Amino acid sequence: MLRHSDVWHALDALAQRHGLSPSGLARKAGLDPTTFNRSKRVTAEGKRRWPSTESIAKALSAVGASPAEFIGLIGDGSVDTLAPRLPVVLASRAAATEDPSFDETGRPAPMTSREMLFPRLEDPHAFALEMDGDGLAPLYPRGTLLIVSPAASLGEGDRVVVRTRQRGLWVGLLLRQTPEGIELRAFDQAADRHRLAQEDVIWMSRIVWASQ
DNA sequence: CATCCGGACAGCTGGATTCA
DNA sequence: TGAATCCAGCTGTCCGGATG
Repeated sequence: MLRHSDVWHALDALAQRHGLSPSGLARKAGLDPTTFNRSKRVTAEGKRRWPSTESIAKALSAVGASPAEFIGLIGDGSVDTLAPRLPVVLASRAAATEDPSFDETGRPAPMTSREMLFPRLEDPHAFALEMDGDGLAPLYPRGTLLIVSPAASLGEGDRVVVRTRQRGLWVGLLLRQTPEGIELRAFDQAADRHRLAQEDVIWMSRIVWASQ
């Protein structure tokens, strides 16, 4: 359930992330500087006031943030202190075989420029993969964020991201895992199986969450 | 000077009501 | 039933004052 405090915390976190105060964020968005003031969030009668979707859209536009990023900032009220910051890697970049975004263990390189908050995730090496094309549409259209956890256990039927030596990055359903290799099925092609040899697989991690 | 607070107000929206 | 009108509630803006 989306709570009043969650939305306001997310706006605070968005401002903080971009080095702004709530009033600074409102001004940058072309709104009145007091639009996001704490004193305006509850009326004198104790009634909750919600920011309009238009105001949120303007704020996101002002700092160049995506709606998915804003959703990622919505947590349990402790988002700005407890939620880990996950590096965000573009899918096209990650798919390049010479891509420097990951090390050999599947951990994102520290040079990744973008980050997002994601509450209640214990894996310190988790990262976000952002779809920047429609290659996985309609399941994962452009802009979808996949949260990938290298520490999560793997099993048949899991949605996984696989990095290979020969063909870059694969995203699909894990059908089978043997000492010789793995079998994957693409999301958009029910009958299409792909076998990947074990020596071709650099790392494989489970998708634990996807923005929709 | 930047930011925040609180009161007042304008404009908009949606629900309720009326009427043809 | 649908259009027109009224009205209450809500959000954003304006403004003056306080604070660090």
